[in-house]
Amino acid sequence: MKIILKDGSELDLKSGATAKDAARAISEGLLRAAVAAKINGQLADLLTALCEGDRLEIVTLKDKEGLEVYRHTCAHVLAQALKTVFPTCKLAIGPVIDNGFYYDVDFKTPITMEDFAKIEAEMKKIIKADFPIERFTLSREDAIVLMSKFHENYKVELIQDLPEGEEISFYKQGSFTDLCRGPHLPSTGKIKAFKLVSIAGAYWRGDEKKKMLTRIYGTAFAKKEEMDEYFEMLEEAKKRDHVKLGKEMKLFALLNEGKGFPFFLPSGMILKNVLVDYWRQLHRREGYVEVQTPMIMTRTLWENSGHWEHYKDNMYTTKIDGEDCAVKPMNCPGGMLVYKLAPHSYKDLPIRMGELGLVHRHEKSGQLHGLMRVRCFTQDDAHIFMLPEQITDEIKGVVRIIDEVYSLFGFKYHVELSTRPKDSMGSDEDWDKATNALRAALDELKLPYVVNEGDGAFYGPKIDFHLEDSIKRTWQCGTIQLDFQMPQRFDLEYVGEDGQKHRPIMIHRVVFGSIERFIGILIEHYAGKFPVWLAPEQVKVLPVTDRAAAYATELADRINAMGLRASADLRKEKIGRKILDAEMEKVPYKLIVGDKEVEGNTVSVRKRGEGDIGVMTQDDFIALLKKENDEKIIF
RNA sequence: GCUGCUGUGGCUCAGUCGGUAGAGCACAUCCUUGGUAAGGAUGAGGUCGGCGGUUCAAGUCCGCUCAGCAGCUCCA
Repeated sequence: MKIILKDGSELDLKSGATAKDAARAISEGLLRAAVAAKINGQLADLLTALCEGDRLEIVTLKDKEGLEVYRHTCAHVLAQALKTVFPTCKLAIGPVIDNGFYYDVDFKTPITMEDFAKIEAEMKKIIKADFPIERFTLSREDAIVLMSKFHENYKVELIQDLPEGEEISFYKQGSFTDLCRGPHLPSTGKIKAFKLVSIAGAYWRGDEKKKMLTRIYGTAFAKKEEMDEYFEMLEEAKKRDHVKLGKEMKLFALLNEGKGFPFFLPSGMILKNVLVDYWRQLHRREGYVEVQTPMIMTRTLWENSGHWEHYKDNMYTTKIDGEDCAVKPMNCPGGMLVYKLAPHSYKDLPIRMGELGLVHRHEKSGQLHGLMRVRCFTQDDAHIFMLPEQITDEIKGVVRIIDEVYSLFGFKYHVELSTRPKDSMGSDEDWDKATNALRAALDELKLPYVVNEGDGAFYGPKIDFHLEDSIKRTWQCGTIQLDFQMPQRFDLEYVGEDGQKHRPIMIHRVVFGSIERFIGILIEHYAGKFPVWLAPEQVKVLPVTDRAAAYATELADRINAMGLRASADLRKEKIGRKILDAEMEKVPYKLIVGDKEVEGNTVSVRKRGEGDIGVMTQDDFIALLKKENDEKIIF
């Protein structure tokens, strides 16, 4: 029979030959490297029999899919080892994830990381034994019988949920058999480098109401060196942790007296204010106006907006003069009230109404994380009230702003479209209309996105923009939400060309998302080494001796008077020490001034990360600094 | 909230077998005026996260609790 290879060439094989036979026929080297096959685009085991005319691609560890197969087999090796070391444990699921794999297991008595050595030793034995890994299939009934025999009730539950009539595949290695779609490596001996990484709780089927299982995380690489590199990379990433840097750089503080309510310190406030200044300039250019609505409003308002019904668990409430009130968890209801203050003409729309609103939300304690997840944060919010025909343009406008801002910082982001959640309000028709409008805008912009079913806000679907932190966890920052509900609930109107009253449509949107979270991401992105325009302190003037102290102070004053940020280090320390300290503080520019500089009205400049860049006049340096600072100024 | 781990001066960490605490950095004072990544001396600073228990004796053992970290769930 003939099969077709990746490069289009044909290969002649005996009928009944497997993908492994094909690899052998191509080359000895390929046979050694092969971990799986792709037959007609479908990932499969190497031992899969081929048919006349199949398109075949041999998958090796160099392919992403090959590494995934490798790690998946490693998860099975872990499971087999666990069944040996802890015979009473019950297996749940063991998938591949980015950078590794995990297995969820129900243990009689909890295990700890101390047990890892034992488990890893057993895994090594299994690898050394080089068990062949064999695939077989059973009917649903037989599959249930088999898994029941092993007392694997989680597996039984999984099988019961599989569609009727389908054959169910299993993989057997040595005495161990696991329910699995596959594919897998041909034998356990192919695994070269693996490590168990951590342990955590995870709910069975991701459901908070179900039993919590023990999740064992592991990783595996083709070579030991690659694994070492990976762990080194993780160590490096930890040094960028914004909680650690925020403390070291005195940007913010997290205290027990306000769990989830961050304190912003002077340097952190500079950073925050610089971001806010930039935001204001940008939004002025884009035709936004700015308002501020109250922090506390009455229960009747929150009932009207639907928050009291759908969001109460996350709201802080209080009583004022006997009346129930809530601290705002969102800015929209306040914005609605502002819109309603006056009648509007279709000629006024769209109205783009921004608000840097401080919102409070009661997040569960275990969910708090540095600045990324807090209980009070500033949203760089805006509500856009518009005509139906303006929807697409307005969405595109917001996407453009978000892209401009993220690009400015050099962020990579990915986009998700979140649809109607279980707990929500409004008609299906409105939800469909809104979801389709968002989808249409994304398609028109040719922006790639993934759909996140059921993750929308309770009042409408949304487009979410996600940014990565230093260890590649992603955080939602920007979001665009299309809302047909609030305008109805608040009875918003405009007078159309026809003189009749109409209902405007509204967008909620944020660019930074939460300024606090955005700052967290920025700290990790720059590892604390902020560009000049963001740096809390831009210049440190370092006099060599007391004789230059007055000159240093005057220079720092001159820079500050221009709205830039400098200070002089007048301590009685050696210059080397002052340089070290300023470097540790990550100040972009250090100016060394001694007798020579005082004499010539010059400065000796050190740039962060580059060292000594030479002597220049005060005026030249200030021009240089100003240019870098003004890079991002819009007006 | 759930599971696991951690909690010792402002920071980073030692502290063995239970015998009532130690270092470096930072801080203060003094000496040093030194030209591109740590000058020297002296000093002050801790009821060992909190509460309770076991014990002649608890940082150390036990229980509870609070907080932090990782993951799950939820979310900007």
